[in-house]
Amino acid sequence: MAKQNNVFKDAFNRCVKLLEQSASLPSEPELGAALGVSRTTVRAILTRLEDVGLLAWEKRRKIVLRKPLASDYFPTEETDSLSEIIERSFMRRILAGGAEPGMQINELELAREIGIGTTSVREFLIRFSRFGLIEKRPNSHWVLKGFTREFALELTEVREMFELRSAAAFARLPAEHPAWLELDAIESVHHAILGDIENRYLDFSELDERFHLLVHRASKNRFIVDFYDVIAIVFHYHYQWNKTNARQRNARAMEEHLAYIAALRSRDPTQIEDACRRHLKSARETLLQSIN
Amino acid sequence: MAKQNNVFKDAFNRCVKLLEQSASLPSEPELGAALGVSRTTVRAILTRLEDVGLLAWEKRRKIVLRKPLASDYFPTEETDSLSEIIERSFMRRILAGGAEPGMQINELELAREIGIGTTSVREFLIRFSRFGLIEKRPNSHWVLKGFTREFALELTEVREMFELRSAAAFARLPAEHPAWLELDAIESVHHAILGDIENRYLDFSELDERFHLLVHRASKNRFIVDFYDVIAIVFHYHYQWNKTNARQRNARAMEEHLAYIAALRSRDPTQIEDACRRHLKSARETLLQSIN
DNA sequence: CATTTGTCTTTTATCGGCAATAGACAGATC
DNA sequence: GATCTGTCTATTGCCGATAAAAGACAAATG
Repeated sequence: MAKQNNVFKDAFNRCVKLLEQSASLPSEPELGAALGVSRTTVRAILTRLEDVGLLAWEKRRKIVLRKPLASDYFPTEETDSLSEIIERSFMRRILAGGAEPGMQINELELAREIGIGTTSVREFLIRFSRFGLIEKRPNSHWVLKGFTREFALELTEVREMFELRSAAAFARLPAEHPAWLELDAIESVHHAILGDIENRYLDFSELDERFHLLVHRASKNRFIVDFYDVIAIVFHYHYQWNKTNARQRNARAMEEHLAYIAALRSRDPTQIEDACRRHLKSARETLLQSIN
Repeated sequence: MAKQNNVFKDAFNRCVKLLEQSASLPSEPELGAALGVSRTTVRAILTRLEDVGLLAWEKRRKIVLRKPLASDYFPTEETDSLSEIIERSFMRRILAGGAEPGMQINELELAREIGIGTTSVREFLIRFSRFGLIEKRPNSHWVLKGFTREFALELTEVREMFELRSAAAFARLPAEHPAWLELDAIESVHHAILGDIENRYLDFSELDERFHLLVHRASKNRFIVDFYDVIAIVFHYHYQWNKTNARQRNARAMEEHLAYIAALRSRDPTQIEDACRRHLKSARETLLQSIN
């Protein structure tokens, strides 16, 4: 086995979905652009669609033969990229499992446990090391620094510096900047989720990321925007892991977001700083509570 | 060929130097601790020392037989780690060579050019990507974002936020904290270099890094300290590359450092902020000048 | 009895190789 | 003449294998 073919499988699934509401398919380059893959992969997809009897394909003629069934799709486990699989597996180990700070991390062991080669694990650990949770001892093992109180405090300290500055920059965006439209869209999703909070409070995690990333982008600084990856991954797994009082916490955070959004619209620096600080303070508290 | 044996070669050279002023060598664990390598490597070194007739080794008895010659050392090119070799080669390409922003980076080509395997190049690029100069297109090439004016501005923006905060934290360190002693040491190196500026102005680069890293460490925030890597690498290659007016620039920067150090000692927040801002401003200007 | 040494096992760093995927080019088609 | 398809090549992502380096453990030594 060399490369996974998850790009193919994932694009295939998306193509089948596309095909559910259409009688034919567009040209190969167009399809490639729609699915975000190369023509090579498009042709592999078309070949398979033909093999399973979903499509009659001859040159430019691509006619859908029948409605797709659930069994036509690849199972979702097979569409994830290796790095996603490793990330999940690794985060489960260090967040859920009894992972003491100072613990050694063994590339070979991790690789065997997940059932993959060591190269992928190494590459993952190198990429992951920028989140500040692990550290390399050259020619030797990695050390887990752990999801500790110090980590959370250091993370939020930088987050607050960056977000205050980004929020201030946001207020200075010209009125015709697309970010304002996106802000409107985000605001209305807030109202929608709050209106059906019982059923939808878990949608907050994704919305939270979308909102804060929009704010950070206003800084127009790659280091600030990139740092948001660290925050996003920590909060992402934090939300998945710690569900106590989730509904109440998320509702409160959304109210804070709405105040923050209103402040951004006012373009008044003091109001923005207040709303931003208030929200970040409660986000920090929530995170800290989940640690001790 | 699997692993380089540069750890062995580098430790061997350091051991030969140790042996220049000593009639015998200590125990294996002690020697390992002194050289920062494992006993396995120590024993390989001892074996070779014996082979080339520098040492009589029998169990605990390790007697130096003769003074080492220049030819006993491994050539310095062989003691560098692969990642250092790749880094130098890569930085030369993107700083010196006509490397346009937007240019594609090809792993295979880079590997062939340096004469190494693709895995090492990939790992280097992944590690290097946190410096914000390159970006990965998954399943495809890397894109060079380039050492541009925007890059320098974004970098210095974050640097200024971090350093101002770190400098403020420095002033709050207790009087018995070892950082104050290190600050004294750094100050006296400044005086020493300024006293012989004609010959020693190139020593500034290393001193600059030592000083600013000390300040950043006072933040006690891993993200701030880690970010200093980005600054350090940029300024390191910048100093190597751009030597116009180096003596004058370095002398000026050292004067600014001395004022900055005095301000830190005063522990007065306003004075510190002033001195820090003044120095960072001129550092930014120097960096920008080298770009356009 | 605390170190040191001899011996052995485990892990890391790196390589070459291969399938998946991207991408280039010329001829075919509308 | 712009776009599409057929075909071919180049590059990435991943694996297994191997030498270098770390490290574990027991016997030996002072």
